[in-house]
Amino acid sequence: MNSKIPAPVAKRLALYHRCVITLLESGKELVSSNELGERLSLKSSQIRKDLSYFGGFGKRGSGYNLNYLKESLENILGINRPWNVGIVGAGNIGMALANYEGLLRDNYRVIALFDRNLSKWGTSVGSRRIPIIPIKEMCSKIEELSIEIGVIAVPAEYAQSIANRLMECKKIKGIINFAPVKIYVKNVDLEDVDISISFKALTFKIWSESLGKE
Amino acid sequence: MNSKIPAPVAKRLALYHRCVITLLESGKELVSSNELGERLSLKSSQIRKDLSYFGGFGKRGSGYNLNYLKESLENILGINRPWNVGIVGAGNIGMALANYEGLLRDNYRVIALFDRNLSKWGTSVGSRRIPIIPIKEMCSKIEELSIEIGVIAVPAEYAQSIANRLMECKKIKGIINFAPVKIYVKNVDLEDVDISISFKALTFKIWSESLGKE
DNA sequence: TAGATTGTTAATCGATTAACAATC
DNA sequence: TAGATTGTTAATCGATTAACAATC
Repeated sequence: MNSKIPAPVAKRLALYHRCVITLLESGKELVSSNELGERLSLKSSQIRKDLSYFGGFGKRGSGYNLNYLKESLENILGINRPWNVGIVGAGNIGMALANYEGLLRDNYRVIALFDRNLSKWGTSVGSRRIPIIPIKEMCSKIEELSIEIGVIAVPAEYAQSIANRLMECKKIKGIINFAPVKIYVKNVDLEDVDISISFKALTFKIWSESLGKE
Repeated sequence: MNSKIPAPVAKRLALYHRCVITLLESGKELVSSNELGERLSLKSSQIRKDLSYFGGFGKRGSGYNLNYLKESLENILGINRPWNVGIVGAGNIGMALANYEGLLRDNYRVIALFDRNLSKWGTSVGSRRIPIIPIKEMCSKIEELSIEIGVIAVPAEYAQSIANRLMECKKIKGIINFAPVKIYVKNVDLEDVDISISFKALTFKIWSESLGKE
């Protein structure tokens, strides 16, 4: 059933969710696939098709009820309930994520930072006072705090070994990898957030266009 | 000529570049498309095809010379010369990026942060003492410092207006958007780095698998 | 030369889009 | 009812993969 869903659909669903929230905040109650498509630079038929994988959320003649669509998308994306998140690496990126309110808004609760640097142990971060915990205690804390998502925010050379240790924690169901390196996982889901690749993809575009003009 | 290159190729080229550097550091001199494919979980034919868009970098019978491949990829990706980068928004994400050494390693030099908060003006960030400058002076500073890449690291509601102002700066060739919102640009290239969407895509995967098991 | 691996073509696969009947 | 918009099928498009001749 789920095996037939094209890979790019999940990210577009998240895009729809974001847009639906904006539309709701502006006081709207209905949206057509056409308007959604214009706002997101997507074809309306693609939006209807994406949504139809999960059932019919719309009403012929009028469009999609925004409240119902929002709730449906949250069910599909799994954010109708909170997820406990642990960040490994209390460096620049780890700290920025811990303080990032957008996550909490989407029901992702960062409740622990793990670091190997003993000078950071025992301190806490941000207004929510997220504790920094020694990496040695990572697995037991993940168990104790029911952390299901691990975020890798350590330098590239440590990323795989951290991933291995996260996979040993039975509670961990998914990993988000910010380290600029490919990591290999088993029995957990993985998403990469690739900052350096985005920069390179950008200069590739700039560069190839400037060559075309010559 | 460049119009025939599939969209996903650019990101894979950046992936190859990262892997080639790792291989070089390990002391290797040659790599086959097969080995590269295994390391990146890609088919060898895809790697050969991707590279062949830009010319023949390999040698039949032996594979690709790593040094030559690295240089070729850097030429293609446009990182054979430095790019000056300005970050708009000196919040958590902007600061983390300013301190992120990975960028400098790839020839991206963050040389200015722009913020509207006057209490931050005049201060500087990190070991490279990157100055924080009022947003009002953004356009003139971009001109003065020859900044070609603008990074949007402000809250979603300000992202589009910052993008508009960046587009008014003649020097700006590309924008990297970290704000969780779709922005519209004209005459500049755009890449999105989407943290919240990655989290949602991850829980979508976790969630849909757990439903499948029921 | 024999073995290995590229570069490239052609076949396959999968995702996007157009079109339209269903229906609000 | 007439107009609008969905849900879905079929057609199109584009990217990936397999296969193999070229060649180091």
